[in-house]
Amino acid sequence: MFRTHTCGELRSADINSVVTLSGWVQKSRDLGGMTFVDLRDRYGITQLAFNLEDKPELTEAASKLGREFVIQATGKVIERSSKNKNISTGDIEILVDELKILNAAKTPPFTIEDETDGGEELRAQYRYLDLRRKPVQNKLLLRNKVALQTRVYLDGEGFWDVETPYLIKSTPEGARDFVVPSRMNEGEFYALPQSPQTFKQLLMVSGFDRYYQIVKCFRDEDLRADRQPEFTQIDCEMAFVEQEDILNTFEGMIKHLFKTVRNYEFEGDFPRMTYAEAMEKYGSDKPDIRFGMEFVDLTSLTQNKGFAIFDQSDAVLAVAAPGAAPYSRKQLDALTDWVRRPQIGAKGLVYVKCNEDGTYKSSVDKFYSEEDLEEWAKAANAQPGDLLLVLSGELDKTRKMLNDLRLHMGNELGLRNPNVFKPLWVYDFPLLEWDEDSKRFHAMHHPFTSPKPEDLAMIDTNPGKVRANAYDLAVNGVELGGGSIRIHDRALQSRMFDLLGFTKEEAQAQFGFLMNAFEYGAPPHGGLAFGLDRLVATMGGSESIRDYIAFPKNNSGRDVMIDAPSPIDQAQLDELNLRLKK
RNA sequence: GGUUUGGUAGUUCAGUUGGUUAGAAUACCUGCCUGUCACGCAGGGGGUCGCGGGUUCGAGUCCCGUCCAGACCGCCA
Repeated sequence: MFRTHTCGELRSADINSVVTLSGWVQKSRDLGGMTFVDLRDRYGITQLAFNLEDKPELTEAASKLGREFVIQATGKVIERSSKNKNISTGDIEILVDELKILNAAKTPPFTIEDETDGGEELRAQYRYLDLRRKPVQNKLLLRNKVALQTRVYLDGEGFWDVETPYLIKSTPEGARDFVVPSRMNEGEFYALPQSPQTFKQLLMVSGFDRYYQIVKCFRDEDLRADRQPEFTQIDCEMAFVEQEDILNTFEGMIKHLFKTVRNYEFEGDFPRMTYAEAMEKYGSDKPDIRFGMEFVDLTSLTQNKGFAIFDQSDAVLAVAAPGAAPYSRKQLDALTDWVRRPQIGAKGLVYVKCNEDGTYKSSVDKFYSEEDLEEWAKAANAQPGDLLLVLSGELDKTRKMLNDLRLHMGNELGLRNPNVFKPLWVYDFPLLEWDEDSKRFHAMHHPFTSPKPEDLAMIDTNPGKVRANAYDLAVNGVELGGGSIRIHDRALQSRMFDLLGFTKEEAQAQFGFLMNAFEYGAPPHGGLAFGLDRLVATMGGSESIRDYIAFPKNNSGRDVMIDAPSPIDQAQLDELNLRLKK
């Protein structure tokens, strides 16, 4: 037997019992006559005590133990003469009679402590050591709890967990596919799913009524702190439902998860906002509504006063940063530099200080009187002490830039409290998005999304204006999930592929199976998918999803621990009928 | 594909205008120490300054190239 107890469970009630513990050496403290060893496992830390007078060889051996040795110790639980209030086992220690080294360990390249001295890259390379650290284990524990409670909730709502295949068919829509060569079918490839979308729709056609799956999805696109090439979705679909049913069901799920996992309760129903309103007020389809600073349109107030930049702009938009009027010249210059970085791409930044004494000071005083500035401030509902920040240019670009600036100011002013959660449903997304490069429409969500019936008439005359029965859930400015009511009619689905520039033959070749299925009694249906990694990271108060994935990939899509991807040998290539270029 | 920040001891970092033998903390090793828990004290070992080229009497420092890593833009139905 390796252990009678874990390293986290012994208390003063256990005093005098003889126990055996196994675990890793956190630290050995040799005081000369006495040696103390902190023994660690997933459950906690227990102190082992060795006395030179009683057990000279054992004490000698204990003082030689290195960090991260795996050992087994047997002894009597005794009360500590000086207790440690910082750990749950701090009232007791084990007076060791027997000590066994189960496995020695090399000195790890970084310290295995809550606050480690290791950098990101090193920890990624030795991920199995990083995963020994309590804060990292806690993040994966949080993930485990979220996944479990997801199943508890969805099972209670009558959802069935059904697995769908990973080796499927590549399609040109959407993200780039990861492809897998087929040995048995020369020159042909599978693709890994970007989502189980078509399969879950087919399950609705099959009458499963309610489906879910916690499932890996794959997209071969560049990575970010919140984007991995393989990621996990909570993928759901329901039959005989309208948008309202879906929103209510999954609002319930999010509330259940926050309540059971974090004991966090939301106030009332989640607020809802149309896409158009979100873009107008925040310049984003996933606004962070933990703070105000809504956009205000100053276009009409700023024209024909001799300031050519504003006169030539489609849109002049502003936000009022609360309490930022005392910003120094240096801070304002830094803000201007910030918006001028190529990532943002603004040409400049106009500011108006709304001073406490009721005066106004701006970077465009040459063109606008104090009365003009007061009008702007009124329009923006800016209070004395606020700083009005104004950007101008083409409407969409200006919205995007001001959104970045708003979030930046939110961070600078400490308005984005990670312990507060503000959800928002955004709905009525446009069905299509014009792509300048390919000069054609793309599906904004995916090609199976149904248009709003009242907009159907515009589908031929003004397709860009057609709204979809599509919705996203954003929490604290993070898109946690999204979905739509799907098309379940063959003719309409065929019309969509038309609009997206597919020929009849292409549509049939790629999605014929789905359209054929629609001819055999497809029920109205819809669903959504949540990004589990992002959901867990958001609940953990973090913007990066990497720590919430046991073995994540780095910025270049590499697993630096196993060193993948890697070349394959010629025999494997031959078997797959592949030849490398060059 | 692009912008940007970084790469110096096992690790995290400092390193001035280009100038002697490249430092600190921590980790590691040795010795001392009977109540530590970030133990303490004394000592010690440890460096191809990412790599290649250039400027210079002299390069960790300046220039060019390149590789790696982080953040971001493009991209992500």
